[in-house]
Amino acid sequence: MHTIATRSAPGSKGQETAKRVRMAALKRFAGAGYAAVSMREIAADVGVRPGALYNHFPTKQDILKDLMLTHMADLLTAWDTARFPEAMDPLERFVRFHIRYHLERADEVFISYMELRNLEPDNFEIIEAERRRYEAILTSILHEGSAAGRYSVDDPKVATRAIIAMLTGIPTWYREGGHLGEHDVEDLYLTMVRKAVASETRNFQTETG
Amino acid sequence: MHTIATRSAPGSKGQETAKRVRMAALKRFAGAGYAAVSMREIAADVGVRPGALYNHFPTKQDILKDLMLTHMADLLTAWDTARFPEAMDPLERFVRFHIRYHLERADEVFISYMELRNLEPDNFEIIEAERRRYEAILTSILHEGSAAGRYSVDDPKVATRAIIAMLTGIPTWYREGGHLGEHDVEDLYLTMVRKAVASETRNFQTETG
DNA sequence: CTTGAAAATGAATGAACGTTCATTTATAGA
DNA sequence: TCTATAAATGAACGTTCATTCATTTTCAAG
Repeated sequence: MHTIATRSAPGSKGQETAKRVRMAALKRFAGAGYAAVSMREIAADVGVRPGALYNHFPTKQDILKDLMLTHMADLLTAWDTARFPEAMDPLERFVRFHIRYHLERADEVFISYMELRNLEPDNFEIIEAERRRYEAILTSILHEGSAAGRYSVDDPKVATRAIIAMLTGIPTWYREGGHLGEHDVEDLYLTMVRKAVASETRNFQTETG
Repeated sequence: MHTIATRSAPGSKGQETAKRVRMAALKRFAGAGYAAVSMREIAADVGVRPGALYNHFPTKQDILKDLMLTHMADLLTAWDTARFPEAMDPLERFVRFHIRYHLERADEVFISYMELRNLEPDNFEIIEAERRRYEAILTSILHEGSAAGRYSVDDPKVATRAIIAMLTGIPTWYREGGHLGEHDVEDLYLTMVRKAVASETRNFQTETG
C-alpha cells in the first residue's frame, strides 16, 4: 500500500509562494499601476529575494497576464454558478451580481481595465473576447426583454455599454461604512437601470417649452 | 511711438516648444500611461534633446500636472461658455455637452482619470476639487428638477455619478465612421438618461411572477 | 538517512531612467 | 551691429530597472 498521489514535488512548498506573489502583485498593480511597480517591491512584500520570483513566473508581464486571465475566467464562472431567488428577473440578477462582484473583487476589476494597454496583443485579445462574452449576457437579457415588450431599448449593445459603465463606476466612489450600505446602492442602481430600459415612455421627451 | 508690449523675450520662440511638449506628452501619456513614458520619448517626438525639456517644465511630474489642471479648467470654462438652443432643458444641455466634450478631448479626459494616482497629493486635491465642481452642476440639475416634480431621483449624488460614469464610458468604444454617428449616440444616451430620472415610475418594478 | 528536485539566495548584467550642467546657438530689442 | 538672455546641445550623473545564473538551502519521497 503506497501513497497514491501527493502532488507536491520534493523541495516544494506547494503553490504557496506563487499565490503570495499573485496577491502582492494584485495589490501593488491596483495601487500604483503595472508600470510603476518593480519586481523588487513585489519580492519584498512576499518576503523573498527578487530572483526567487522567477521560479514562479517567467516575467513581470506574465504576472499581469495571470491576474487578468484568472479574473475574467472567475467573473464568468461566478455568473454561471450564481444562485438567485426564483422570482428574481434576469435584469435584476445581472445588476445585483455585477455590483456585488465588482465591490468584492475591486482590485482585480480595477487592473483588468486599467492595465489592458500593458498587455501583449495576444493576451489582450483573449481578455477582450472574455469581456465581450460577459457583455453579451446583458445584451441578450435586454434583447429578449425588448422583444417580449417588457423593455424598450433602442440599441441593446449601446444600452449594455451604458449600463455596465454605470455599474462599474461604483467601486470608484463607494466606501464601506459610508451612509449607504451595499444593498442601498444595489437598490438605487437597479431602479435607475430598470427605468432606463422601461417600456413606459410617456412624458420622457417633454421639453419645458 | 514705440511698441507697447511684445511679451516675447530675447532668444525666445514664444511658447512654441512648450506647446509641442504638451501635445507630445498628452499623446504618449494617453497611449501608454504616464509611468511607461520616458522624457527621452517625449523629447524625440518634439524633435529636441531630453535636456531641452527642462527649459520648459521643471520635472516630468509637472508636465502631467499642467495637462490635468489645464484640462479641468478648460472643461469648466467650456461649460460656462457653451451655447444651447433656448428651448433645450438643462439635463439635455448637460448630456449633450458632456458627450461632445468627452469625444472631442478624448485624450485629455482619459489621462485625467487614469493618471490621478500619479499626481502628488496637492495636485490631486486640486483636480478632485474641480471634478466635484463639475459633478455639482449635474447634481444641481437633478436636485432642482426633482424638487419641481419633473424628475424622480432618489439620491441626486448617486444619480450624478451613475450618469457621468455612463456618459464618460462612451469614448472607450465610440469610433468615428462606425454605424452610429455622434448625434445618434447623443440621442440614445439622452433617452436613457431621461428615462432613468423620469418621474413616471409605473410598471418599472414589475416582476415576471 | 539519503537522494533529488524545487525553491531561494546573492551577486551580477546591461540597459534605461530622470535629471543636471557647462557650453554653444539662436534671436529680439537697443 | 551689439548685447543679453532664452533655448538647445551633448555629455554625464547616480539610481533603478527586469532579468540571469551559479550556488546553497529546503524538504518530501524512498
